[in-house]
Amino acid sequence: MSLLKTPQAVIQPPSEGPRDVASLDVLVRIGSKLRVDQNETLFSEGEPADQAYKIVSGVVRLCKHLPDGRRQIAQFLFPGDYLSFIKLGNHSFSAEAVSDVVLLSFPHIQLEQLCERHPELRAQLFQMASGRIRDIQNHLTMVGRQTAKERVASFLLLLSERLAANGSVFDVLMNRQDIADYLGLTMETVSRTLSLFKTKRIIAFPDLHRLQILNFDALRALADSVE
Amino acid sequence: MSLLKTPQAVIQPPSEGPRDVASLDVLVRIGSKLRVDQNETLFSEGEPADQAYKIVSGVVRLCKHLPDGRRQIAQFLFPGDYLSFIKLGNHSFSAEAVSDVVLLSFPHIQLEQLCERHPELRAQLFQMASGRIRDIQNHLTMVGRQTAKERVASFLLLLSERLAANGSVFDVLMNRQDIADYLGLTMETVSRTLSLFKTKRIIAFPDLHRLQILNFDALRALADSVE
DNA sequence: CGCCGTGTTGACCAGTTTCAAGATTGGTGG
DNA sequence: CCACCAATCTTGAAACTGGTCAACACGGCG
Repeated sequence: MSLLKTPQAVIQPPSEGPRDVASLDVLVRIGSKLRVDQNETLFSEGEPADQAYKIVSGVVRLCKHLPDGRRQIAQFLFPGDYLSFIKLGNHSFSAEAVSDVVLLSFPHIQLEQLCERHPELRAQLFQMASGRIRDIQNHLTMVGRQTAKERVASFLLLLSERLAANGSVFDVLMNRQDIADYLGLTMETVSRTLSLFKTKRIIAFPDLHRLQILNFDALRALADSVE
Repeated sequence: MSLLKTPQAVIQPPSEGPRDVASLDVLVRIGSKLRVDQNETLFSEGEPADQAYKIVSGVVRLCKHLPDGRRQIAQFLFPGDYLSFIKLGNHSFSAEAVSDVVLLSFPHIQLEQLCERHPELRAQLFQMASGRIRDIQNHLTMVGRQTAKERVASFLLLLSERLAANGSVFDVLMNRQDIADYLGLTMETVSRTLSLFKTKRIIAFPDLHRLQILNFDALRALADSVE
């Protein structure tokens, strides 16, 4: 069997994608504001989906729950991200508030009407869906084929790309269990791995819930499994 | 932390989705036939994407290769499936022939033109993308949170849904390494698990490469982790 | 017939999980 | 403002699933 290697095939950071595309912003005007408290559920898997959302502030997790309590988080959503912008049937996952969250919601019906009037809007949604497929395939590869250290390193780089506007410091709003369920690990393994990175001077915790990356190169080396 | 359980949240089989939608069939007429030999590459990650494909016969794997040879298969594609129907930029994964494959290809440009003339076509592509997101999130949950037995059981059920037209017998065209890379396991673990299922009379091998499911209930119980 | 690619099986090993005990933090009320 | 309590996080030790390495079996094909 030929395991054809491609040279640059490494897990990429998520697509920056069109999160704030001009024409999508028309939605913002018709949206109604909505608050969800920390750990409350925005919607559950299986429920009919008729609203799309845009996150104004806070963090949302999209997850699947197995009957025995196991959980897989498919995505963390941050301010500016759109959510549930496709599904016309039922939700295929639950959306829960990692922190207190504010979002805008607009009915799918209106979204559909807008798409018919503005064909380029549908193309943009298409691009978003496409970027989402790319991202989740990278996520799948991480969970399926990378070690615990590699996964945690990838996750930290992902957070820094999304959250560390200027420097290398950012708030980690999700708890250890959330991170574990995103990475397909246990809370304990996440905690141990972060401790390891701390003793290696790769990261530091200026405050609790606030993380600073001290050595990007080390993290990238770990995440790309070049170690 | 509240681990809100939803009662019916189990890994579903992949969406049967609109694989053979009427309006997509106009594509078939403009497509040109293409053959790819077993284990040859249709396209590699990073290459510019300008063609869409529909599989006529054979099986294709979509995968990501890590620099050190590790590989994650994100999807197996079967006759009737569409492939690379979105991307306008570069491919975010490689497509390789699991068996000898025949497919139809058509330029994205034509696809785009068609979409502009037939808006409902874009909606259909949208539905396909949406179904793909659902499927891959289930895949992610399987890889991230299910045990080896559960994953193999899920995989067999998936194959039977796609391939066992009438009964419970179907050909397994992919080899053990392919299956392992789809499930995030090793070849050996896949082999051992299949052997276990065989001794438990859950499956049988009428011929090599041909598999029969003897006890669907047992498989479903395993796959849903109700065991 | 014999080789080679693929699959199976065994023995051992390692990374991750599990289970459990502490430590730290944040929140609440005195 | 501090004390106390609950929740979260960290750390340790043991267990276990799945991985690694290696030998062998099977089947297809020259």
